Amino acid sequence: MEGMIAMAPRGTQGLAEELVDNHLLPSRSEADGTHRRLLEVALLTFGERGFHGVSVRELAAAAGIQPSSMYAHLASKEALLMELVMLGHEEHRDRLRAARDSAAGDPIEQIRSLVRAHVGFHAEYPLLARVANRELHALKPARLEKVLKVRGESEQMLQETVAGGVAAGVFSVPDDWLAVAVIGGSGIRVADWWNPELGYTVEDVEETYAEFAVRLLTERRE
Amino acid sequence: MEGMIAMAPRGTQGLAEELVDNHLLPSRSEADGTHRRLLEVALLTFGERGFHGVSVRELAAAAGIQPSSMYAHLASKEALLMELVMLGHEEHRDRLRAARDSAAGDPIEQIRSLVRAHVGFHAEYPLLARVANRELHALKPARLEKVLKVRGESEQMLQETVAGGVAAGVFSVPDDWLAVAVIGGSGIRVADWWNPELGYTVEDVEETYAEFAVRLLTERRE
DNA sequence: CCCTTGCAAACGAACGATCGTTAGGCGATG
DNA sequence: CATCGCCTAACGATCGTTCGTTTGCAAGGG
Repeated sequence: MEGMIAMAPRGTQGLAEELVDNHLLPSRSEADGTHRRLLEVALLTFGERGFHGVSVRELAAAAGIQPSSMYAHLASKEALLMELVMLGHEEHRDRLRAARDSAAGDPIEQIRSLVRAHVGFHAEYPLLARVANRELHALKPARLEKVLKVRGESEQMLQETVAGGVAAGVFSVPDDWLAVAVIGGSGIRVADWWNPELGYTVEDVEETYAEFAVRLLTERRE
Repeated sequence: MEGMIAMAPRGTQGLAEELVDNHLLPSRSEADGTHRRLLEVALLTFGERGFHGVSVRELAAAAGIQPSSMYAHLASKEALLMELVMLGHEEHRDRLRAARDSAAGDPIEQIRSLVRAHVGFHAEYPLLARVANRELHALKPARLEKVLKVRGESEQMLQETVAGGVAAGVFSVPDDWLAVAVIGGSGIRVADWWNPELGYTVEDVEETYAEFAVRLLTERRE
């Protein structure tokens, strides 16, 4: 923290080292410069202490600017949250979409592909996933509605794939919806423990979770 | 909300109807009167909008007293959170303990029992589980440490049971730790969607999740 | 080559509101 | 008459946001 050479205009202190190689945000985000820096700083702090646990002054300080300067880049603190939440939800949905479309036909390959994408997203962007999942309460109703629409599309893909597999006689479960809850829920939770130092690669986790999902959906033959 | 007759000393508005039959808190909590009411009100609001999203003025108003009167019952807002978090963690651990001990010997029955307890807790006390799981960032280090100790005991039970089943040749998984992550994580997530109006009984969900856990831990024979 | 003009991005100061908490008093209960 | 539960009032700090101003750079004309 001390002795750092400023890397941003007018100097920057704190957090900077975490942002150097930044893959905090998916590449779909076109934000750059100070705007991008604010997104990254918000992601790190909101992810740790929640939207209401971080002040505008702290965000600004971490980004190396004055609180008032934020408002040249953003309409409000809530708009900053919305940007992160939407970014996360859209990235997640698009990954699921691509995964599903790449494995049409065979339900087993399709669910494997979906689970890999689902888990992969939560392992690659754990902070984004956390903010997107648990800070929705801070969004105004109109914004929340837009987010939930995207979320619904993602849920629907899992639901349809499981239902399709059941209809095709490949899957057999006590309850479709609960199966999706387990598969979806366990993947979401990856964002809460994922850490490269645990020794797993993202691919390890994706593959193992996909295997578990298939086991869960298929009945034992004895 | 309107036309309500006050049921608490000096009148109470809002939230009260949710507290009437209250099974919000496990019976292990000995708090009563205003103290209990504050716990319940904190649970409802923290559960929805997070610790930092709720002010002491709002807590007091919902409990039907003045903000300053809270401090006759509680040392601080953070202490109120600590009480909830600890309550949740201890109840969860004790339920797991009882479940494990009631089914010693057979790994399959043991994991079934543990999963039922794990899921049951999150379905019966979803708000408590949510607060206990995601508001830890607001606790001071000393308090956090105490909580994590309890959490560790719970994790250990799942971990040991899975490892025991693997050692006995009953379970077979690509990775012990990831299996526990899936089983534990999916159960925790129940607290985020559980709602009696979905049409499932708690027992339904417990039983189905237990079945899924067994499927996940046992290999297909083909 | 200097100088002006324009503009985006940052600044310091301050707004009213709300934050968690404390002090001291008052009325009912036992 | 002491204790308990609640009250009113207020403390200093911090909240999200707005204001008017200053800074630094790039383009264009003399």
